[in-house]
Amino acid sequence: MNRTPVSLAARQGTLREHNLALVARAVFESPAPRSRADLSVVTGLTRATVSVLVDQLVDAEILRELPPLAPQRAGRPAVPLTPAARSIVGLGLEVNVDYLGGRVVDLTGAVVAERVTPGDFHASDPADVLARLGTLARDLLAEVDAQGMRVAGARLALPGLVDARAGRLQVAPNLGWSELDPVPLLGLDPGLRFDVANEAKLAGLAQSALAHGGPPVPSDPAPGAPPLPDDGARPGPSSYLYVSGDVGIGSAIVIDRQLFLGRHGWSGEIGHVVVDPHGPRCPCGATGCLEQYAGKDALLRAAGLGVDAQVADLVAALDAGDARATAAAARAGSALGSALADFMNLVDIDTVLLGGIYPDLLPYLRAPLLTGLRTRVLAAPWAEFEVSAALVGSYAAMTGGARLVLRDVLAHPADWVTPV
Amino acid sequence: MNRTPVSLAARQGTLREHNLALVARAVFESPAPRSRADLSVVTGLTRATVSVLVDQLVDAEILRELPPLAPQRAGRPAVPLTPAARSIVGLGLEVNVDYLGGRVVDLTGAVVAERVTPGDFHASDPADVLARLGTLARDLLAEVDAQGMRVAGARLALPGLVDARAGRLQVAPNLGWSELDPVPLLGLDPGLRFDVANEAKLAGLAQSALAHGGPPVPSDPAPGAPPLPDDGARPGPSSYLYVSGDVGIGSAIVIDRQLFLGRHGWSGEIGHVVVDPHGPRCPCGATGCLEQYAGKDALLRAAGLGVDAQVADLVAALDAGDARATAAAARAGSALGSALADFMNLVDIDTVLLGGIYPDLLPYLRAPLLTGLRTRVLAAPWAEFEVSAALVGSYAAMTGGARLVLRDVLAHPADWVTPV
DNA sequence: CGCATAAGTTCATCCGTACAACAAATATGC
DNA sequence: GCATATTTGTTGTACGGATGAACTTATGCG
Repeated sequence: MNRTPVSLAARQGTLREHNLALVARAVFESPAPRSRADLSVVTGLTRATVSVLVDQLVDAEILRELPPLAPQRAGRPAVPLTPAARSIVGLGLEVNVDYLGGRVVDLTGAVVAERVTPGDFHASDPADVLARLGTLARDLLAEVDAQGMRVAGARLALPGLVDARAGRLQVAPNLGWSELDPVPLLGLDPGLRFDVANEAKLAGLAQSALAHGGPPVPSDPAPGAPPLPDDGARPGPSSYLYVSGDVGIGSAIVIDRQLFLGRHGWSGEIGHVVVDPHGPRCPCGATGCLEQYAGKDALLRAAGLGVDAQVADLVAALDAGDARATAAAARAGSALGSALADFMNLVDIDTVLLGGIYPDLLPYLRAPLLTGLRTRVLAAPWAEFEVSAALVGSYAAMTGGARLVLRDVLAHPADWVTPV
Repeated sequence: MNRTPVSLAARQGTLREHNLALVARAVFESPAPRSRADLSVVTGLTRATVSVLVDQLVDAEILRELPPLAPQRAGRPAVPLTPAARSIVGLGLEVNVDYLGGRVVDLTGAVVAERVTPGDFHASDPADVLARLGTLARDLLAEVDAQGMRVAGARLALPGLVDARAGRLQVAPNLGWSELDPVPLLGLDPGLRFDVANEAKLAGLAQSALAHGGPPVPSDPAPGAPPLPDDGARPGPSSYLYVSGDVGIGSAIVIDRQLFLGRHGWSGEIGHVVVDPHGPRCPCGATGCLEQYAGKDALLRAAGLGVDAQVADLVAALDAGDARATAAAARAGSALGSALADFMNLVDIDTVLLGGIYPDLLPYLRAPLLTGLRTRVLAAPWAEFEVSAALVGSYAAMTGGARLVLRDVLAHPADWVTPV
């Protein structure tokens, strides 16, 4: 999922690439704009060197100079530098059970273009659906191209087991797809850098900011809205587990703002962790998987609601104090607690962000969930775990995919700087 | 656990450090000695640069030149380069329930000094025990110092929950220790770089070679034995889970030969993963933990043997076809399968190496274990998992600790090269 | 208006690698 | 036995990139 260097040998150019990335990251990380002199202090490079590097980054439209603001103290006023808006952008595409769409995000984290089509893609034809998504993507690309933006690459999010290295989908049960090489079916320009990843993993990454320590993602940015002002808001945690709850339950392990994919990209399949081997049978072939307690369908059924019911109906029943609904939520919460405890024991992560259907249900899940963690996590007396609702809004996987593309740009700005 | 760089800025010296490490690693990785010309091809550096770097590494006694061997083809004969034996060494110390001791390992991976004292440290006094270990360590250090070797640092392995960053032991149930800052109690020279880690994690690392791709560890090297000849043996897997089974069950997650510690160093606590919530109560406070099925005491008890019995007795009973023993092993195997399946679903690892008491029991555990994996791992149809016995011999944690020290040397050889 | 102050730029220097030519040590062909 | 081909390792020059000090630019303050 990352660019591979041509050689491991470090030559002079490697220095420049490294420091270019260092300076760029320093600007992106900072909540407030920084001057060249600031950057010199922060990075440890001399002002002279920083000047050269910044000029190149401004040339490449990765950074932009702002008009100097009214100086407060003596001395030549500083030129503030910020990430450039609407210059280099990333494309995030997604096919999910009830919609498909794409988002274009720029280096400030703003959504500059978006197209989403609702639909029912349960047991759909991959070639057909991906061709539709391809058309939608071409429209998006034409739109941003007309505005002079350059597209750095694209990510496709799919709700299934994706081999991230090979770019193949192994199986997406809810779509009814399997053994698929999805990118060619989009019919896009093969020159565009394209990667495929699991939906939950990209959504989990949307939770994290673009750069390490950077500004947090707006909860649900309206397309075309101006980039939100930098208010120096607290950045989210840098290491966490993002859990995406729907019919299935997936998750993303994020450590130091880096996605932990595992050998193939199949990490985080928390939906099939053992909760009770004597529990109900799961379509995966095993019994008592977490999904059978805390998955959307399982929850609604246990609450005595039809499968056609929405999560809102469940919330209403819970608010009304319905006994079956309350029992179902308690069962789900305690199952989640058990599965998350396994996770914490194995991976030593103390922050869990719940996304998908869970934020609305969290008030009813929290108590049994925390009880499960306290009794099962070995390090519980010393760890301070936090379980909270994820901040990401809808279509998080698209945002996360686009952001991942831009993160590559930020990690290798030299690719965008004119070699002269 | 790693050296922190003074600044993130890359300057000229950073290049040299990087390439120095690159060249050193290339030599250590190779099963056969390499010449400067070889290294130039492998690393992508020019022969001129490689020459300069190699000279510095030979000066620092990290590499050594061998006498040129009988040339096979035309041209000036190459000078073979290998890791230097008995020059820079690492110290690994360990306190466990029934022994304490230390090992000194050199850059070739050979054990150059060792002292182990058996004992019963169940419910022991930490100050007392650690003072004894400190004396033992001083003897070892004096011994290798007399032979002109330089000690790069030390690691202390403890069978408990260790906060690797803070160097603190939270709790070691089987020793009866808790809330402890163990390093000062050793009473060693504070100038010696010292870190503390969990026993299973260091033992898991002993499984891996010193450098990525390097020669595998000898099964149980005799102290003082000459370094084994490089036979080009297949290096072990680079990503795996090492499971250390005893009364408790711990594990080490190794990814690309790097130990994955988690936020505090508390990853891999597989012994307390849920196997069956209705199962027996565990001292940890929860119910149905893996340890209650596959831990040593639980296994022996289920097999109808006394707790004083040895694993050898269980193996004998199994070989004799004893019904209770067979049932206990089947139960343990299937519990291990369930817990390891959770692990694979969460972390996407496909190789498991079983250490501690498991290698002897493996023939009886394997079938139910693999059945558990096949039914519970979501990616089972596409992953080829391997479950095998760990190769490491006794006192693996000491070896692993010493090796970890040397790995730091190899990662930062510039620290050992004369700055002129 | 002159001085203090801070930001940004210019230029000589240093350091480490690249490139090319050369020296060293061996095999082979006649 | 000697010239030639071949490969290893070394030497010297060129080049790219960071450094540090001096310099220029733009402001506040007395």
